[in-house]
Amino acid sequence: MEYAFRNIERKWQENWKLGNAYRVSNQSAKPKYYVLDMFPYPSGAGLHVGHPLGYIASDVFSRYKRLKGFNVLHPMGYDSFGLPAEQYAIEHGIPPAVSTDQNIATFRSQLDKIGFCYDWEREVRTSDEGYYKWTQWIFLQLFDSWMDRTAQKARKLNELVEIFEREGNLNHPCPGEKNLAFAPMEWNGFSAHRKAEVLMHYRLAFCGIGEVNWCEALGTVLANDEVINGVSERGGHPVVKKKLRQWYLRITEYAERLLAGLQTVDFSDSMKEMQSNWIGKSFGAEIDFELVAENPSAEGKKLKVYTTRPDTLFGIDFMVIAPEHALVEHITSPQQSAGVAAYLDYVNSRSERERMAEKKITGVFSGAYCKHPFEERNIPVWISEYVLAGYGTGAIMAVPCGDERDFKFAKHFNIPITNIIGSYYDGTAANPTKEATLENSGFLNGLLMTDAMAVALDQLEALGIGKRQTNYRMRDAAFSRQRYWGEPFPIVWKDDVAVPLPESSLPVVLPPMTDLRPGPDAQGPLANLPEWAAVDGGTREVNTMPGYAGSSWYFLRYMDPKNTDSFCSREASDYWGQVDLYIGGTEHAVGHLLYSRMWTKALYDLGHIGFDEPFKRLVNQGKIGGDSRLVYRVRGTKQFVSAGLKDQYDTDELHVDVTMVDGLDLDMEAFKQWKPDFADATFITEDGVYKCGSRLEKMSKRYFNVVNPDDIVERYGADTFRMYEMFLGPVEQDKPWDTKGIEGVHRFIKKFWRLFFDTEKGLMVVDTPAADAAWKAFYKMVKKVEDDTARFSFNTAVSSFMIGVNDLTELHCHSKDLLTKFLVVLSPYAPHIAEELWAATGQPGSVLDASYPLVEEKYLVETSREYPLAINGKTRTTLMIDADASQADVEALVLLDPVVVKWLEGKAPKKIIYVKNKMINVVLG
RNA sequence: GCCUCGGUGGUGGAAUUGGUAGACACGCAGGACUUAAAAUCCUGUUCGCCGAAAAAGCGAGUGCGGGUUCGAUUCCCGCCCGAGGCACCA
Repeated sequence: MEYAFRNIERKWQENWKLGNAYRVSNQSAKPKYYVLDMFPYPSGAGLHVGHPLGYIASDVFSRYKRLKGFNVLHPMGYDSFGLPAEQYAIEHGIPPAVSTDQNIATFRSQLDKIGFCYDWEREVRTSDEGYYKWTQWIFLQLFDSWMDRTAQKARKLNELVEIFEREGNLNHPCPGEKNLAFAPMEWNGFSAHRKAEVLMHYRLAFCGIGEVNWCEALGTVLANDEVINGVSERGGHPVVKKKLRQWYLRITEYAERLLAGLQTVDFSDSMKEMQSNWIGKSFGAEIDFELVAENPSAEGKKLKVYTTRPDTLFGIDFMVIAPEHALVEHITSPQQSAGVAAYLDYVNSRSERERMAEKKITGVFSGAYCKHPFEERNIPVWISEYVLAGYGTGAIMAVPCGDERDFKFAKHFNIPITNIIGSYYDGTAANPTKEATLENSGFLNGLLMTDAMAVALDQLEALGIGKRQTNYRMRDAAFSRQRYWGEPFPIVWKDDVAVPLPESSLPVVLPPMTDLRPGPDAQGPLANLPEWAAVDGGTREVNTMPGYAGSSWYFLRYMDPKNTDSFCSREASDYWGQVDLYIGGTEHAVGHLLYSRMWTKALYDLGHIGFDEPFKRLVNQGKIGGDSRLVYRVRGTKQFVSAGLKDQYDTDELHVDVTMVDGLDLDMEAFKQWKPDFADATFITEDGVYKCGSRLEKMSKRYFNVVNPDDIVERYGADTFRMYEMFLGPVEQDKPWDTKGIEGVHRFIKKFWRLFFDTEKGLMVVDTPAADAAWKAFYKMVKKVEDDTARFSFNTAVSSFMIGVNDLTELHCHSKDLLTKFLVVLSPYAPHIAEELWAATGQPGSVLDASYPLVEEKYLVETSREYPLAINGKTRTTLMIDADASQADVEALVLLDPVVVKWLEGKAPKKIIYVKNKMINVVLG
């Protein structure tokens, strides 16, 4: 019987579906295990062979865990809100809801062909009303909460109001408005409007006017992580700063816990590093400097700077404040006012992009000075764009001998440089060392910089002119988009106050629209529906939520996807708990992962779930690159020259569709028919063959190197495809796709099939027990496969399968007992063939419900083994040694070995090293 | 510039990090079966030397240069190259 994979795979996919083979219950006596894939955005392009890599790995692992006796949750869904669908609607007039449904249908059929064990009854789509109702609900929880910094825990807003009434905000400084301070009396005297305004500065989801990244081309605001070098990540359009009313998540209040939480999860070092860099915690001091300015309005004001190097206090040569700094207008001297005004104009004229692209040294002297706290000297205060208004205090103390930027600034403006680090500073560049012994540094003289840090801080604090301060680089996350295809906010504006809608009016349904032009004043399309926006006594918020809203909590919805009373019942989230294994790409390192970690912490604080880190373990699958094929056109002609001869001509390089190339050989006829331009192409060949060039690059339509999994599955079957993707290399590593290599895995599967079936004789499986040698080969394989699967080394597991099948074929093993056990071990990787042969050999039920065979160690014990015998560390021969041999036994044997005798040349060895189960080394004198 | 991870045959990769470097595959070469093809099977395949060939042997070899060790792809020091991330964060 032939291995008819197409029929087999279709048959079992249907059977599994009909039998609900992958349905998972929230009630089970088995231990739970939650395996999650990062759900896809259903783009119009469909899947290419790179996408399923992580899905296959998680599928193999889920199936393995199931066989090991776990109740495994392994769901899938779609992150179906987002910009591309909206862009597509604008270009093609097809509503996002429609194109999204079509795309999902395509994705689903592609996924189905690969034979994943998803419980589709738990599917979620972020754009479904039943789903985004709860996204809106969670938003309301965040809106109605504040961070109690003392307890490091989010609390309900009404508790804050009680505190204000009792004690003002003395013990809970305002995160949104640093200098806001009020007593209980004052609070009680506030108008309702003022109270709302104050509370907004505390809310975890809040609205404010902010400078945002505005992208004219996309008509929307982008998050910091969506802007790369001043242009949009999507499309590369210019981005400028614009003041807009925006929603934000106060993620900065979670900075410390997001950082600390990294200690408790199993993410890769680089992933943890990316996140902690993003959070950007630094220790230092805020120091107040007395101002010396002519202007009366500077009277009594101080300049507060942030520094991480208080030890360099005596090296200050100038101060720099950001152009946006509030003090600018108060300290600019009359003589300098014209220059300062011109400089501010210049700064405003520069877009974010220009500022990032060309880092020119610019600045202007304000005319004002600061007093040095410990020395009789005045320090000039400069204004420059290299100091950022949004970080620290927006002002710095410049120490040019130790800081490169300060050094360049000093050199550029001819400001004299004080050296406090002796020979560490050579006058040509700053030296940021912490190892120097301080000089010219008053009371810090003679101290090592690392020690001076604390001494300086103590002194500053004692004098009341400075204090220790921790800063974070992370900013609050912009949470609104001027777009249509996202969750509407459950907010109504009444008299300029944001009023949350009651839970009973959720979901706020996104109204159907076909014309998705932006609304007036940089508002989204929803602003074009005044009748929708108008509600009793107010207007709806017309922004929508960003793409990461729905993806921040989807892993919770899978636990209880049909619940209409709650986003997820507490029983369900208590049962499933954290995601045990999360598989996805590294591109979400700082976006999605940080947001979902924050949402999880907030839901935990508010008592809705029982854990505060969503993902226990994260594995990042690598990207599969495309293997492009190139042809070379002789410039200005229709002549194409083969790769080996191209250097003899002046050529242009063009990508050709990889499907027209076999290895490197171009199908010239297909090429001529490919595009009208090439119909009359001629070829300069190498012996009649046109050889293409090749290049590894991103798999993309534009390079014609996209390989569709459907085609591979059609040609080789899903089992071959799954195993080949695993065989390609370590999951976490980037690697190129090579369609030719799949033959090897396909041959292996066919060879496996032949252990069961012979083309002529039919079923070969026999009841005779397997020979010990077969059991030995088998259990050796099982042990390796299980080890490898457990540690995500799927590629080596596949090669162990190959070795196993090669061994059993050689041993002519057709024993039913052994082979049916083999099916169980193989089934996570190749479920279809395993199920088919399970049934063919008359096994009851499904191989999915079998249990993983236990390795019988007795077959693996060895009474003796072959040791490599090295002479001076270089392997020369091998030697059989009994397991119970002593050092003396081994030495005696070694000295008899002819190879050793030859090398010894009659002399005695210096030493004989015998490491049990490893090797033997003879050291010559 | 800083941080993280890498660099092994013609190719993908293995050696579960101090113990036989190149498992398992792809490709290639040769052969068997076949009228032929497909499929399948067998042999060889890191480089160099010695040899008609085979066997055996010798030397070199995991980006480069040093070091530690009986023994290094693995550990240490100094470079080079590649991928990804961050980038005026004081």
